[in-house]
Amino acid sequence: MANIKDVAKRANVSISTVSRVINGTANVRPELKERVIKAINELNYRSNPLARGLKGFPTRTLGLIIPNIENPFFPAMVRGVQDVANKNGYAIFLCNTDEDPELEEIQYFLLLEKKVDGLLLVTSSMNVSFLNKGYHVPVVLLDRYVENTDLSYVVVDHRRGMKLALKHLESIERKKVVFLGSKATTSGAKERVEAFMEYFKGEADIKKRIFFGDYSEKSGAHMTQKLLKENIDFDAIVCGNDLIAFGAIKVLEAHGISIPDEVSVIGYDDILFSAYHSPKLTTVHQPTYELGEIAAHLIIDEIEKKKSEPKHIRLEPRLIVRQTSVPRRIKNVNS
Amino acid sequence: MANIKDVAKRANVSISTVSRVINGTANVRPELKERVIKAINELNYRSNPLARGLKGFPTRTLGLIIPNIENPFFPAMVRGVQDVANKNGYAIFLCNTDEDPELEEIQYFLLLEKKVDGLLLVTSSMNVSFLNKGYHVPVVLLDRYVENTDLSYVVVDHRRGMKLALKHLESIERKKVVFLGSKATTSGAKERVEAFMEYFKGEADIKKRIFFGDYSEKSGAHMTQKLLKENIDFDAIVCGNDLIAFGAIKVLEAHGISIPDEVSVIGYDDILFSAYHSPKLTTVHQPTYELGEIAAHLIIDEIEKKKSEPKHIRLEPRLIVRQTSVPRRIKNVNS
DNA sequence: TATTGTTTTGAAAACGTTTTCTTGGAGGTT
DNA sequence: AACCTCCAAGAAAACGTTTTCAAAACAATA
Repeated sequence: MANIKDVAKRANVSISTVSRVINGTANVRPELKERVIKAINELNYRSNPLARGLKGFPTRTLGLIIPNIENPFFPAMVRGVQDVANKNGYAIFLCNTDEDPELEEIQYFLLLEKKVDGLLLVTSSMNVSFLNKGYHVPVVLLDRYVENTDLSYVVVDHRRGMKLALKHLESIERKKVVFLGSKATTSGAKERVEAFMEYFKGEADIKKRIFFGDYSEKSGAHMTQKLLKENIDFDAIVCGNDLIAFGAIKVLEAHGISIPDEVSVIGYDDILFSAYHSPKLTTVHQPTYELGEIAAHLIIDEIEKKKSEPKHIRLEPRLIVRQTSVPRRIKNVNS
Repeated sequence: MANIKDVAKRANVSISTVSRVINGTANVRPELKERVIKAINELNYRSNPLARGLKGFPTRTLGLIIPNIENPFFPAMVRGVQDVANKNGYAIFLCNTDEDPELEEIQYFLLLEKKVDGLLLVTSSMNVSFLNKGYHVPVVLLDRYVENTDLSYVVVDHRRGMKLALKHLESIERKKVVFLGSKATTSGAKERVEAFMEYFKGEADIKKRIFFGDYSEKSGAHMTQKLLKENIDFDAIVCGNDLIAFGAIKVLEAHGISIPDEVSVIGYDDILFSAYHSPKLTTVHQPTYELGEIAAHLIIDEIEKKKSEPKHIRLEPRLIVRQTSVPRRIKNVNS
C-alpha cells in the first residue's frame, strides 16, 4: 500500500506538502497541488487513519452496544440512532453482547481501541464501573440506566408502563394476573417486576405468580409450560416483552387454552410484528425510535460541545389494546 | 491517559521492558516484571491500539456490512457469524447500509480504517469495484454475490427457491401468479425475478404481473395497492421476502379479500415471525444461520491460513407450507 | 582468571501521519 | 540597494507503540 512518502516522491515534493494538500490546512502553489493530486490518484493512495489517529484526531464514529440484535426492539432503536448520527456525519459501529456483562466489557474496550468518538450503551449489568478504566470517552446510557451515575441516559418509565398494563387488566376484570419476565439484572426488568409487585402488594401468593426467564419467545414458551404445570389459577398474563408473549401464546394455544377468552395476554415493547401476530397483541408501546434519536443527540452534543452536566431523560410508554385482551366471558382455566 | 513511557518511569525500567512484559515476547527478570505490572495497575494503563496497529498487528476483529438491520433475516444471519467469530476469538463490528451502495462504500472504508482483519459483505450493488481501492483486506461476500469475482462467497440458490414456490402453487392449482419483489439490483433479487419469468416464459402478460419495491412490509403494502388498482386477475402472490408478504396480506385483508381462499400468498426467507404471523405464512426457508456460520469460517480461514483460491458455496432453500397457501376453492377476485 | 556463551536490559529505529520550526525567496517599502 | 514582511515549502519533531541491535551482566567452561 502506498504511503505518503511514495506520493511525495512521485509528486517530487515533501511529505509536508502532501499532507497540506490532503487536509487543506495551508496554501500550496496550484502547480504543486495538482502534481500531488495526480500522484494520489495514480497510486490509489489513502491516508492511514491509524497514523492519523495517533495524533488524536476525532474519527467521527460512534460505538453502539446492544444486548441482542435478534430482538426487533433493538434494531428499531438502532435506526433512530443511525438516522441522527448519519445526519451529523457520524458512522456507527454496532456490537452485540447477548446480555453478557463480560462480553459487554470486552466490546467496550474494543470500541475504545477503535477510537470511537463516543459510545452509546444498552447495558446488561447494573455495574458499569469498567467505564472508568481505560481511556476516557463520552458515554450515554440507553434504554437502561444504572444508579448513582454521572452519565447521561435516556430511558422509558417502565413502572408507568407496567401500571398501564395492569390497570387495563383490572378494567376488563382480569384479577388473577401472572408475570412472565426477565431476571431483574437491568433497570428496566427491575422496574417492571417491582411495579407488578407494588400493584398486587396485598396479595399473599404474589411471588408465586412471577416467573423469570430471558427476553426470547423460547423463554416465554418455557415459562408458560412451567406456569401450566404448577396449576396456578390465572386469567391474564403480562409479559416482560413481546417475544415472551409470542412464546406464551404459542404454548397456551397448544394446550387448547383460548386467547383472549380464557386468558388475556399483554406484551411489552410493541415491536412491529406484534401488530401482525396471530392474534394481534395488546402491548405497552415504547417510543423506541425516539429513544435512539435522543440518545444520539445527547452523545453528539457531549462530544462536540463538551457538555458535562449529565442529562436524565425519561420517556412515557403507552398502552396499545389489540386482540389479546378482552373482558372476561367464561370461567378461568384451572378453577 | 497514561502511556507506556509513564509506566516505564514509574517502574523504573525502559519502555522496551514494559512492552516485553505486556506482550510476553521475551524473558524479563521476575522482579522487574512485578514492578511493571504494579505500575500498569496503578496507572490504569492500556496500550494504545493505534500505535500498535501502526505496526501492522492483527486486531482480531471482523467487519460485517449488512443492508438493513430491521429486516430480521439479517440479525439471524449475524447470529451465525457472531457465534463462530466469538468461538475463534474474533469480535465483530456491524454496519448498516440501508441498501445504499454509496453508504456501503463509505462503511467499507471506515471498517478498513478501523483495521479489521477481514470483512464480510452483504452487498447492495452489483459492482464492488471499490474493494480494489485502498488497503487490501480479505473479503467474503455473503448472501449476495457479484459476477466475475475472485472473492469467496456463500449464497442461497434463489432460482431453486423461486421454483419451489411456483411449483407448489401449480400443485394447488393457482395459475394466475403475481410477483412482488425488490428491484433487481442484487444477485438474489435478480435470480428470483428471472426464475419467475423463466417459469412463466410463454405467457404474454407476464411483465404486468411483476411489481418492484423494496424489502419492507410497507413496500409490500404499497405494491399490493397498486396491484389491486390495476385490476389484474390473480389468485396467488409470491413475494421477494416475508416482510413484503406481511404488507401484502395486510392490504388484501383490508380489502376483504380472504387468504388463502381467494388468494394464496407465499413469502421468502422464513423469518421467525412468519410462523407467528396471522395467518401463518407459507414461505421459502433459507438456511440463514448457516449462511452466517459458513461465511465466518471462510473469512477466518482466509485470514489465518492465507488461503487464496476463492470458494463459491451455494446452499439449498426449502419450502415451508403453512396457512397462506391452499388449493383453490372459490372464484378469484377480479373475474 | 580469562574466555565464551547466555540472558536480560536499554537505546534507538521504525510504523505513517500531522505540525512546528526553519529556511529561502518573492515582493514591497524606504 | 538595503531592509522588512510575507508566503510557500521542506526538515524534523512528535504521537505511542514494537522490534532490532547493541551493551551489559552473569554464569559456565577451560
